[in-house]
Amino acid sequence: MNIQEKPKIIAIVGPTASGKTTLSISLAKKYHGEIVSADSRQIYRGMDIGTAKSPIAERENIPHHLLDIKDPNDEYTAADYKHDAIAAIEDVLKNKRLPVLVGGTGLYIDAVLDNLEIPKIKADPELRATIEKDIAENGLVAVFKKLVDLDPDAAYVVDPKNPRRIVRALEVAILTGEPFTAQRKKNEPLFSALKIGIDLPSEILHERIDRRIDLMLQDGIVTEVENLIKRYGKTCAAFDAIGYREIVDYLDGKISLEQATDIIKHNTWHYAKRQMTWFRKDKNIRWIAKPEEAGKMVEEFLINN
RNA sequence: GCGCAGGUGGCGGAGUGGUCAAUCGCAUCAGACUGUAAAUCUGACGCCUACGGGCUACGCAGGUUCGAAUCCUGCCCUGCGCA
Repeated sequence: MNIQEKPKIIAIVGPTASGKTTLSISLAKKYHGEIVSADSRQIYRGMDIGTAKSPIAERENIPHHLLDIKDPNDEYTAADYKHDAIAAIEDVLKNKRLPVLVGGTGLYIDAVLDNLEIPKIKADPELRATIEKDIAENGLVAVFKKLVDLDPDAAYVVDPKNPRRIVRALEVAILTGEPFTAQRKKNEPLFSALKIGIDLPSEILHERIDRRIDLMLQDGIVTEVENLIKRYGKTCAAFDAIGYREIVDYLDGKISLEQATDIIKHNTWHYAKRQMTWFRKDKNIRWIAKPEEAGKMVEEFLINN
């Protein structure tokens, strides 16, 4: 395992509205790169305004991968993403270009860069329904105990109060006959990555978020959502996204447009904080407060190693 | 001016003699996260703490009581109604 032989890749991370897209395009342009998105909602076709997907006109002719690869009613998971992203990165490398992995979905970034081994069990709706029923009838504590019986290590790994986590861990344990915790590991990284994180002062990020949401409204997010639900209904998992659910509530007459706007801003802010919580614990991220600081880091990274 | 309602922690809003530093929601802060991840979930949240507790608190000032956010008196303030 010679680290020096690993292909180099740049990753740009940070909370929503921190300026990742703009930075990534300028870096890609300067260093002969192509962009690989790591955004769980920009995957979907038709979800453009609400996900702040960069308009083609602004992409400066830089190839963008993993945008618009699925319809909102398609199922798509972190495991799918890992597979697709690695394939996309390899394509970029084949073209002798620099992959620039950009996005705010921390799990997706880690899946690729930490080479996570994700348990290879698909969601099984029937089994999940059974477990959920069990939870409803016997309580979370009882079901968590069942999980721990099958997988003792789960006691310290799986959040005992998070039904979704318990369901998944049980699902994996039952379907494979192996403990869930034994099936999730980090493998040897595939790439040598420079991770750059954008960390703006919170007041500035807050302003940027508010401004972005106002722009979404101006740009027609309401129409976008109307068209999407006309075509796909309201229940796609993809629409479980900030901006979309609130507009659906508005269209259902539950709240005013003004209220929806405020709620979107507020939820986006909370989301940004969750993103920061995720990224903060990654000690390999090199944080910058201004986009200009990235250039030097990239140059050093490309020269050294 | 009279009548009625009410003044509780950053906000909203419970509590109407003890188990109340005060349910709960929001905000705030922090955290978790491996096939739903823009999802899902958790903790802290008056002040101090050697984490055993200690101190100050429910508009203000008194009073009743072993004990008051809760009862009484006065005052101040707010809303509504009548003048």
